[in-house]
Amino acid sequence: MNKTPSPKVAARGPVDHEVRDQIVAAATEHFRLYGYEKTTVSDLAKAIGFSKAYIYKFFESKQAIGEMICANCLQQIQTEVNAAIDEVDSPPEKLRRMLKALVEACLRLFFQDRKLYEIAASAASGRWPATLLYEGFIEQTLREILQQGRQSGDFERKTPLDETTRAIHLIMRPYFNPLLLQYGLETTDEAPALLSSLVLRSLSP
Amino acid sequence: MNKTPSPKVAARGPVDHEVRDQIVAAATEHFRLYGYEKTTVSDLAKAIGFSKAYIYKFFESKQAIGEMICANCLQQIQTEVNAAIDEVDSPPEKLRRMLKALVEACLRLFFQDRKLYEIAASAASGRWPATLLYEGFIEQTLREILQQGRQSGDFERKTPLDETTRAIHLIMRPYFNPLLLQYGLETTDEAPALLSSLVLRSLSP
DNA sequence: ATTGTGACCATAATACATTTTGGTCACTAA
DNA sequence: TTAGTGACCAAAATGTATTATGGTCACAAT
Repeated sequence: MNKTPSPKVAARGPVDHEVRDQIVAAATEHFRLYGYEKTTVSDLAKAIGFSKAYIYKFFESKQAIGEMICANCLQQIQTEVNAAIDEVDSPPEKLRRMLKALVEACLRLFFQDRKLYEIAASAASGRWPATLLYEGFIEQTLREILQQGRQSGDFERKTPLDETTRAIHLIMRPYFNPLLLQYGLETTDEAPALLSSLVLRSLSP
Repeated sequence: MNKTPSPKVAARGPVDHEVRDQIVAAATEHFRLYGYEKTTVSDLAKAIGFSKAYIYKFFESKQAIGEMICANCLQQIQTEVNAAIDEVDSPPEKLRRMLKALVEACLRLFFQDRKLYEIAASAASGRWPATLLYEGFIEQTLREILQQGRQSGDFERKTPLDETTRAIHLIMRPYFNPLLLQYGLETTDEAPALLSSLVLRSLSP
């Protein structure tokens, strides 16, 4: 387990500093309201009452700020997914919940925070670190559910765990990857149930 | 079965006319070499030695020409898929071949005829009729294989056919839809085998 | 050291005038 | 009727001059 929840990359200067938090807060608000591109670094500087140059003591680029905000978004999704699968015990049900929660969280981001969604999409497109973390989380969560299901006897044990994990990951991809999600909005209502059922059938012992 | 293979929509003037074919031929060549956007209707007119206005006696818009060329591309993919599944008899193997052929055909379009691929992508994005036809073909082909497998006893029969068809269709979508394919190029080598296997496990009686 | 800045630069975004392009139509020729 | 076109128009694309923006740095104050 990490002690620091999210800095990870693209930080600069004092890691724990009031001004850093102010920047993140201002950026979150501005990005949400006006979008990543329409927000200038000077806007953020003005918002917190410092000069633009000072911001670069904390972040090495505008994109680094974007990555931080994006990481928070994706972190939020991860939290929701964790909450959803913790509600139940049976691995099959966990799987169902996982996909359902994932789709719902992404859709909410898309419809209620379009501007932040766009950041997440370009993060996925540019393979920003936050995206890789997020994908890693999905794969890991999936693997744990599968492993648990194998132990409990709910899932078959012949297929290599990595193979199953990877395959289901691929199936879920269009629904948790912001870049892909926008092209499949018509299918998001039927997909979770349909795909969960198919996947669970493939996992039956 | 249709007697006319592809006109379907967006035609105008004499359906069976030498000049129409010339236009299609010139458009195919130009779109392939220079792309849809870089090709002007005047270019096509010059290529066939008529005036621009005359082209509009046969097609109601430039997009209609694009749709025709795109329909031919997608038709080509369909032909390849049909050939691939006709090579074998067992429904499970047909399913494997179908996904494999689909991915290969789309990738070839992407890497060897990028300009035409771009047309197919905007066709998918704009929901051009050719795309709907193409998706219909996939769904129908899939359904036939499933039905056949149910009759032969290779596939389970409890799940409603429509549900299974729809679910597998959703799983294949990122690999036959040009719009999605471009975002998953890193996965196209492992996906067909991985997904086929998972799907087949889900179909086991 | 840490906190903080104005002046500065190369490149990206913008705004605007100009040209191309998709598309139509009245008209001619056979 | 069928085959075919030049002249024309609104809208989109393009080139260009100008401004705005991301990012750095030397330096000042505490």
